[in-house]
Amino acid sequence: MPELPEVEAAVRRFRRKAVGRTIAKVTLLHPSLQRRITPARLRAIAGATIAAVERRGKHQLIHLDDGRILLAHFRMNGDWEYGNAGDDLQRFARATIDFTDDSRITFVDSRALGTIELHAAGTLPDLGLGPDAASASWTARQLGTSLAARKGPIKPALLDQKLVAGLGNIYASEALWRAKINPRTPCNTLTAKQVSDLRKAIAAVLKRAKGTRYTDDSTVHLDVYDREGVPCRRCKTPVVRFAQAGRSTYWCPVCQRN
DNA sequence: ATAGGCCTGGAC
DNA sequence: GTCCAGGCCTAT
Repeated sequence: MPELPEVEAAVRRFRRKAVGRTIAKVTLLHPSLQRRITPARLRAIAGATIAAVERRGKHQLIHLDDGRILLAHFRMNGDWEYGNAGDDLQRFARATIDFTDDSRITFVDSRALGTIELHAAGTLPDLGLGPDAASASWTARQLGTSLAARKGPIKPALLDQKLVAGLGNIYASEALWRAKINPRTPCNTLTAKQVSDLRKAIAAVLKRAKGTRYTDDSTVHLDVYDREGVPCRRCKTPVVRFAQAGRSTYWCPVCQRN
């Protein structure tokens, strides 16, 4: 998905539907998920109650009342769908969580790259995340310090969850466009003004996307992402696409010229 | 830094 | 068929 705003929206819905409910059964429908949790541990989830749900970067932590944690990550395509235990499985259903009140949450994920893991109480591994992109306490100054230690281009750096957690390929391009920064700029050559503009642009882009669901995709307003050849919204120059670290970058070669 | 792998679907 | 895809890990 699913970048920070979409994961945040998913977490909120999941929280509303699941907290306080008791799990009757979790079913893993796809081999890629079955490989991650043994059948015995999976069966042992029955009877646990969902205590809390939180987002860290793009990870979702589903806390059970006994301290165990279901750790979910949507990767490219995942989302939660809601229904009842008797429903027909949706296309691309990869896992179901059935509750004792017969409600059901289904993990749908067409590419099956998403993950769900179960961690025993107190055993959650380090997720390797830097400051959360949506955190108000994450400052331009902190961002500047991190960037000063890097020599590579800024755009791939924004995808590094250790630099800042939650940005993905879409909003990285969007934020750079908004801040008028060339995606090829070496991190350690950005000026203090550019770093400040970038921090503000990230906040603005995430705020605009707030509440977005992955499946509502077409309704999201984007300025450059997936707009190759389309006139830049600021200067009318056609948007250009090129690859950085194997991922598409979109930018305006005129107003992001530096 | 970059390529390949994980998976599968959709656009061409 | 071929290419591309909002993520991330591992190997080179």
